[in-house]
Formats: sequence, structure tokens, C-alpha cells
Amino acid sequence: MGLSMNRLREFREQAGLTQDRLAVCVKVSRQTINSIEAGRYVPSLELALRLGRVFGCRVEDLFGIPEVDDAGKA
Amino acid sequence: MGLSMNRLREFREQAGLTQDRLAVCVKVSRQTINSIEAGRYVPSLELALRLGRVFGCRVEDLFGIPEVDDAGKA
DNA sequence: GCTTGTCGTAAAGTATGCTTTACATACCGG
DNA sequence: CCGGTATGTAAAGCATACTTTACGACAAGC
Repeated sequence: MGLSMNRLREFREQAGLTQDRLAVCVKVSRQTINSIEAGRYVPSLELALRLGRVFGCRVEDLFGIPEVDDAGKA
Repeated sequence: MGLSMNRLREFREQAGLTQDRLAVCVKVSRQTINSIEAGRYVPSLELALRLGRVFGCRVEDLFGIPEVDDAGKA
């Protein structure tokens, strides 16, 4: 739910990268980048870390913080 | 490779939590926590984000930064 | 009209995160 | 001795990330 919305596209466009070039940078296929931007699935931790490194930001800046959550938390 | 070594146990013990209690906090099974600490696999992004939230640290503090790059990768 | 570049998306296959169930160890208190 | 707590680990099964291959659409330029 929360994670299917991310700021990947925003970061990528601001960096002036195509999906293809970003994909090469982080060593996945172009479709993987596209699917993540489209919210079709959330990346693995490894990929998320690589993306954060490319953009010089925290993983939490790209994905996350949404899920405050479920009441019975603690 | 790099990600199989993480600081989860360190953070957990410092927080005075058992594997069981931490598991409940982040809503996974105890075995999942154990396996991550043992380096048997790396967590999903969702779980990593929840863990970071529990410990009040960045995902990168728990997992990461290791993989500077490939060198002989290909 | 053709090609080239960027994007959107789908299907089948492989890898792996996570679950449940289960058992084994070790420490501790009684 | 026994019971409870905390940990280590394994197997089978389900869900999903990621791959390759493939096709469709839109714009730009020649």
C-alpha cells in the first residue's frame, strides 16, 4: 500500500537520467526500474540501497515513511 | 556478499529486545529475525524500513554501504 | 515514410523472503 | 530433575522481485 508510491521517478528525472541509464547504473533491467516507478512492486533492499547511493540520498527519502501503521503497534 | 553482514543483532541487543519481541514489533516471525542476524538472507525493503523505524536509525545504518562496487564483477 | 530513443506493459521462468511446524541446545530457577 | 525462556536451524510451501523476450505507442529528425 504505502510503498507502492515512491519518489523514484522524481529523483531520476531531476538527475536527468533515462530509465535505461539508471537501470544500467544500478545493474537491473529497464523493466525493473519502470515497474518500480509504476508501483507494480517494491524493490529489494539491495536495489533500494544502490538507488540511494546513486542519488546521494537515504533509502527513506526514496521509499517510505508512509506506513505509520496499525494501531496495535507496541 | 556485503549485505549478509549487518548490525541487526547489535542494535537489537542494545535495545534490550529478544528476537521474539523484535519479531512481533516488526510483524515477522522469530525465525525471520534469526535468519537475518545469521546472514542467511537479507530482509525485504519493507522489513528493513520497519526495523530502521523501531531503532530510530537509517536503513543504511543497519544494512549497508558495503558494496562500493564491482571491480571484477563482470 | 523510416529510424531512433524513451517509455509502458505483459508473460514465463528463476531466485529468494517469509511463513508454519518442528526439534535441539543451553541457561536459569524451583 | 523439571519447566520456562531465549536461541539456532531445517523443510515445505506461498508470495514476490527480477530476468529475458517481446510487442505497442509517441516524439524527433532525416
